[in-house]
Amino acid sequence: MSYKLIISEKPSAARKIAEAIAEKGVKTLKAGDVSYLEIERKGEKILVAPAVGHLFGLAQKSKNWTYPVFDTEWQPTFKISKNAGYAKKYYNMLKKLSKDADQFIVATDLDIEGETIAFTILKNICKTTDAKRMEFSTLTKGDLINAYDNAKPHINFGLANAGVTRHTLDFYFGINISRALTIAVKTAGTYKVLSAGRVQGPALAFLAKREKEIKAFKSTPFWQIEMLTPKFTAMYENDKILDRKDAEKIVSETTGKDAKVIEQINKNYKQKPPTPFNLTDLQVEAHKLFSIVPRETQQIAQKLYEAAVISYPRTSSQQLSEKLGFREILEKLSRNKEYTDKAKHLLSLKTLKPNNGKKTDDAHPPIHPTGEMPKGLAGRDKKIYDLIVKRFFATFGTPATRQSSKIVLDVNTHKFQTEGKRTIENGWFDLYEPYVKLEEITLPQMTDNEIVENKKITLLDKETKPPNRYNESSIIKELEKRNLGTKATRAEIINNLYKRNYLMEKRIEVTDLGLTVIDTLEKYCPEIISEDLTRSFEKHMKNIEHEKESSDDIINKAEKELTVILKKYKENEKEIGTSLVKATRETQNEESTIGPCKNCDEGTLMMKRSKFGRFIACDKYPDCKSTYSLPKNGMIKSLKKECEQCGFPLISIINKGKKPQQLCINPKCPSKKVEDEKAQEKIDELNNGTLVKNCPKCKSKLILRSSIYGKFLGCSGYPKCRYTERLDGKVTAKKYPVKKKKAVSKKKKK
DNA sequence: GCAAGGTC
Repeated sequence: MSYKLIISEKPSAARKIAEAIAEKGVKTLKAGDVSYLEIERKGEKILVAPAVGHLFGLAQKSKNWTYPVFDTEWQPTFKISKNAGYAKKYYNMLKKLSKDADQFIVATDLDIEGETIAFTILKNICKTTDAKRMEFSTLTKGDLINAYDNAKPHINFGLANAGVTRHTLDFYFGINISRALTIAVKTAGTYKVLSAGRVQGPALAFLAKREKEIKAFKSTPFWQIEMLTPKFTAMYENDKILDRKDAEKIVSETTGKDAKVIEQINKNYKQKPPTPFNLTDLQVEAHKLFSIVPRETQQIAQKLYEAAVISYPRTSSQQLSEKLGFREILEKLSRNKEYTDKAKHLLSLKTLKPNNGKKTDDAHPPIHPTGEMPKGLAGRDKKIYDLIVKRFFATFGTPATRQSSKIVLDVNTHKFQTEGKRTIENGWFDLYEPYVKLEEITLPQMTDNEIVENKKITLLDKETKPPNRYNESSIIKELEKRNLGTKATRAEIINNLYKRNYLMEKRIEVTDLGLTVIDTLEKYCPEIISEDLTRSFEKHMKNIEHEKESSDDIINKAEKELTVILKKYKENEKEIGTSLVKATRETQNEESTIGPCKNCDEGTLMMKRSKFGRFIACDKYPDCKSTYSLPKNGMIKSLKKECEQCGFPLISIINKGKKPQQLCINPKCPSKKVEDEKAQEKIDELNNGTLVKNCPKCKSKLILRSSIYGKFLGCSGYPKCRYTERLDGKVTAKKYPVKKKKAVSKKKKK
């Protein structure tokens, strides 16, 4: 039986395509445990089967881990990437379905990657190089039918060619330079994976630039003068007085002199509703409101999308289209008690016009709720969902009205002023609450020449501040602004820079290692840390797409350039390696420094590793033998602060998906006193011998022990027996879980 | 062991 095979980029798109062009029903069929769809149109049988993004990627043909390397071939992603196992099922499905297909129709996203995804599948799975091409820019019924009925006779070879070239160039630059860095360190005797690439490079470079600016910053003093009145605080008109004497003169001339109102200016202005969320906007907002990092926001959004409660999250669009059916979505949302009022309010409006932003996306609308009722959402998932729903509401709201006020005062010929801002009409604020974070400073209404009591004049010592540090969301915003990386990759790339120990802390600090990597690359391969590389790629890809340049020429040129660069690099490998190793050590040291040792007052406490796990020890060992135990799980960082109760260093322990815990490393710290009365009784009884408990595992006596989390009962047979028990009687989660067995092979009985 | 780009 013959059929046409439509290949889509992802499962969700496959379903929309099938539903749009089916004339009867959509039949869901399985291949392994993934689905494809069977439909009919104009009497013909059509199968719609999805890929999951790229099913093929570039890999090195030969096996040696050296540089330079330019011999590449396309291989299935499940073979080259550890985490791409899921892709195999889709690969197998397409392989199976392509055997009997008598026509292939490409329906991947209409962009360079979509064309490349299709091209590599056609070539390596379907054993053909051409197919029909459906061209659509939204996944709406009308667009999809039109795209199917008027499918182009060929795929866009220019675009596919550009895509293949982009992959090749990124591989050439990224893999070679990453290896050059890693191998230099290895030659110098240390094992540490380093990396750089077209996006990592510039991202790290401008973080490093900021770091250097901050380090080199010298603050200068300046002065401000504040006047306290019964109703408000006003500031001297010049908010940066550079000479202290000038400031003191003004202070003496104004102290005790009442103020006179010269004028009050009240201005009303409209504040437009926010634009619909694209991924970056959602990430920035979630970070601002909930301190959730962009990568986690992305993961949560993906989860919500898979639960069908929000639309596709990897979008750059800020433009909601009426085609989505706003009223239907609002109707559905109104059935959720939490949203009834807001949704009904919007439904009562005659027209629904979103405040669309400028950014567009060819394939996907902004992130919005589908209206489907979420089940059992909690914690951060619920927060993100709520934010998305309310943002959707807010974009349809009416502008809010705010008022800014300024009062100018005269104090013995010196001018002072105070400013306020308040909301006059809530408008969309009501739809977005509680996420509207605006200052509300209401000033009283004054009349001209009114006398105001000057209660106090204060001279304020200030100093200029270094430039702000980036955080994980502002850096992503910056990358977006500079068109580096894509909405789907930026968060992961920043995460990568942390993993390499180039970056640390939430308010991003570039480590010694990060700075040295940038210095090295600046000297030997400035291309990789410059944004110009991306710009030049973009230009060449456009030319290749329109056949103004040849892909081979561009690739050969890159190979030649890199050969020269890497040769020079290799000649200096040893020296480079030495400086990188030095920086690696310094960074490691910095990251494992906990704080000053309170026992010997000379040493520094460092985090160390033994075969039993992590612990803290003084670096003056063996003169000072103080050690402190650390829990097995969680990421540990020094807070660079002292405990207010005992003066020992504080650390933070971050367990995945939980709030960071701040703890004092001193197990005897009074902050660890037992709150629970019964537990305290138990402790007293154990201490005076009236209570004796034995280990249920090995029958040895249980004794009172202290850990960073406080007191607990532990087996006296430790370390042979590792049994522990909480004092408050609650059951402890198993500390040493049995390793999960790998999923048993999937031979299902049918 | 390395990139950047898709997507679960």
